[in-house]
Amino acid sequence: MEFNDFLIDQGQIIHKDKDDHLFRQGDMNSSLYYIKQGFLKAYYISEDGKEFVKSFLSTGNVIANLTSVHLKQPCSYSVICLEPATLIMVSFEDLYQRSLEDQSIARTIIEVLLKLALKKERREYEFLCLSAEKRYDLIQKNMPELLEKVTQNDIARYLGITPVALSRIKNRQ
Amino acid sequence: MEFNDFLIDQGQIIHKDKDDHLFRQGDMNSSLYYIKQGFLKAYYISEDGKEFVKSFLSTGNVIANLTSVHLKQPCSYSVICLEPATLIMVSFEDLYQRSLEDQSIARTIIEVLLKLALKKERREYEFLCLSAEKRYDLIQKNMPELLEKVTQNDIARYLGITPVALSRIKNRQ
DNA sequence: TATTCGTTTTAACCCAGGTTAATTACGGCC
DNA sequence: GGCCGTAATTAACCTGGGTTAAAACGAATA
Repeated sequence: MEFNDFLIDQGQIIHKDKDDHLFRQGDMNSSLYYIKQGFLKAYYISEDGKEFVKSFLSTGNVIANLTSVHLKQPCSYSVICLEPATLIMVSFEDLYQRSLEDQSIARTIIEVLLKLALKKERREYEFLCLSAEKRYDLIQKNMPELLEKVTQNDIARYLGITPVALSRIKNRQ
Repeated sequence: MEFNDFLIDQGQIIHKDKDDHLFRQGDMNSSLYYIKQGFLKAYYISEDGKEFVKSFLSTGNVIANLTSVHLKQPCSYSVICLEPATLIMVSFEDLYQRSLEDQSIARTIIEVLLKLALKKERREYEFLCLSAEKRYDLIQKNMPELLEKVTQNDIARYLGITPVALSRIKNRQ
């Protein structure tokens, strides 16, 4: 069985409004979500209430809080819809079990995880080796649509700096 | 077939001296390595010659340059042995192909990739949300052995700061 | 049109970390 | 022992980004 068939077969379609949460930091969540349509934001809130944007998620991608679905611990971050969204929700556990029997599904999971690992390695590289200004340059070069879609506040928090600092960076370019 | 059997069956044992490279940034490399014994460092060299430590790798773990083995591009970072090491080297492509037919191997690969994704997410969180000083605190708390094994220079470059800055952090604690 | 609320900019001041360079400490090794 | 190279510390100075607060700029709604 194909991954997509499994989603259609076992999954549940859910609709979310703008500003609705998929899950919240601190809660348990055992689902994997496929984004049929929408644009979402994954973010951390620190102990002193500051927000940091982990990633932006768009149509065609899947999202699951690994800490919760795999380690069975509370979600380490929240996910909120930046626009109305349609998703397919499945139990991660069910999908994982199915992958043990089904070649095609195992293959897709490996593919998804490889892609995720590469993306996270890329982001690790940017934080480790580049200045905030260089990281902003990369967004301008590689994801210009992002600058249209989200506020400068969210871009700043994605870069790991404050909105004030981002305004300064733009100013000196 | 189990993952370990595949390694023993298809793999090639290799010995490396201290300071030997497993692969170098810019080269192609199509292998996955299992660390039978040893302690290694993965690092980037920036355009202006500065070193940044991506990770430390110890006995029992596997290492493969995903950019090279999966995307078929030159290695994005180098790996060097900090002590003499014994490894098992296999073709990533062969392992990947085998996972398409073999349930058990697919399962192990998924397990390894999930663990990797969680590790990289954790590091992303630390860079995004924590100061260098907080990140150093976490090393002291969670990986105190590391402070014994590697130089302060390498710890600093792993934290994304200079050795001078790390010396100051230690000093003000 | 006026009001409101969130976003962005600007300014002033502070501090963590970068840079450079000199100094000290700690090994090997002859 | 003396020598050499690397690691670590210290100091002086610089800079990018944090913090706070005020102002400017929307877009949306009354």
